[in-house]
Amino acid sequence: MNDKLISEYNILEFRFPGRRAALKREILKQALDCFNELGVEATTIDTIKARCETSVGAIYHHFGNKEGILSALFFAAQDDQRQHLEQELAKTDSLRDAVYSIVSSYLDWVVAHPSWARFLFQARSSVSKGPFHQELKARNAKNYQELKEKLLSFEYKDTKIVQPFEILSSLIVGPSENYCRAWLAHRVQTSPSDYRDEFAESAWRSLQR
Amino acid sequence: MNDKLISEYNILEFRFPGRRAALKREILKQALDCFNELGVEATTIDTIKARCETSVGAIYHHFGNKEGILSALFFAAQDDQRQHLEQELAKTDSLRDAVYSIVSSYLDWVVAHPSWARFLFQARSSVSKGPFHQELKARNAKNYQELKEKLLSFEYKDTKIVQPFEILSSLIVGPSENYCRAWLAHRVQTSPSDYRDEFAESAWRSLQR
DNA sequence: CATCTAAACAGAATTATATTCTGTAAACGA
DNA sequence: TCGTTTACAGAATATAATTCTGTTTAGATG
Repeated sequence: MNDKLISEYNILEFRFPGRRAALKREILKQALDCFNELGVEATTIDTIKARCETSVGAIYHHFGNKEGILSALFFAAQDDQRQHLEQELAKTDSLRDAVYSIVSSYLDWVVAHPSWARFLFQARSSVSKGPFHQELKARNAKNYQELKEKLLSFEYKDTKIVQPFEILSSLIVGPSENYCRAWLAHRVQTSPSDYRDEFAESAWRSLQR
Repeated sequence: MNDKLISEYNILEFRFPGRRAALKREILKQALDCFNELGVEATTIDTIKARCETSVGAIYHHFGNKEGILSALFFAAQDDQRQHLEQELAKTDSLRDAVYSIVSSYLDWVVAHPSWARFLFQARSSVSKGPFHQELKARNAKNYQELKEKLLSFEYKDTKIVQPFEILSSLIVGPSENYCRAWLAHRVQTSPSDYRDEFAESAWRSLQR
């Protein structure tokens, strides 16, 4: 349990390194927990301040406003998840492998970082409004484009993709995402990674006509 | 466009009927639009008040607090969606038909009620914390149970379900849900109902081993 | 119809929360 | 060592949610 938590906060160590960012990391860490435990609206700046034993001044110095904390966390999580995906995807050289690797890396990341995953789900709609929606839009577009190129590159040396491309990513990660939501909300107990093969196989089958 | 909007607000006419509930409906209607346009946090009671030309007293009289508006909208939408599903599901008498009907009724409902669908997605996490989380939990459990019984009833007279039941609903609606999110966020343009057959077929295929 | 009661509404007052502002201390580079 | 930027503290302010008190209206009852 403790090991898991330490590993969860590595995302912060990596993205906000150094001694001078220590309080910054601490604020993000406590904010993440508050957002998950109490919900975004219910956690006040005062709550975070109290947990970090710091001041409002420090918080606003580092993040500008509440939305700033939210998006810092959001983009850190999204980047980490994306990085993990790209690592796995780089190893593949067939469409089937790619599908497996997309599904697996997604499930594994969620299981390894449940707090971050939960937060990603609940914060997305806030970030997609708010002052960082352009940034989010740009990132999404870039990620989508890269994935598209990777997948289409297999069309010619491998199995032909038989579904309209628009719905492809929905078919591949939709079920996994849906199940992870349920797991993170404690509506189901079995770990998503226990169903790695089922989800990967099903995704692959769903692409065929 | 206007027809569509009128039809969207039928959900309110049906669930809060009568002349005395007129303001109640109006508040919910304006709140729904505000939440979708500005986001839940960014819409203030004052904004809603102004759009309805009413008073804070009236709003708090009808809903208690902001969360009350949120959950009234949420449960109205969820009930309507569920009712639509049950209508369609009742007509089926094979597992394959059931899968088709679940996917189709979902896609059609979202396309017919985009504002409500968008709201459902963004409000769920708020409601699942907050004072109505028990109510939500109970409804989810009931819905899950009913769907489970319906689907399992086919196991004996029809195709055998070959996946663990826990992941079944994720396999069936996961891709459709994922695509609808993208559509409601304007990340894709093609109407979900245009892909009805693709999603239904894929879901069915994904269940086989 | 007169009266009574509960629900529907209005708006001022209060409370909670986010944000700004002004000042101080620590780090860091020249 | 000096100057400058960054980090932090906390009081003051602004904004928004909620409460409270009073008034009006609709519907029931005799």
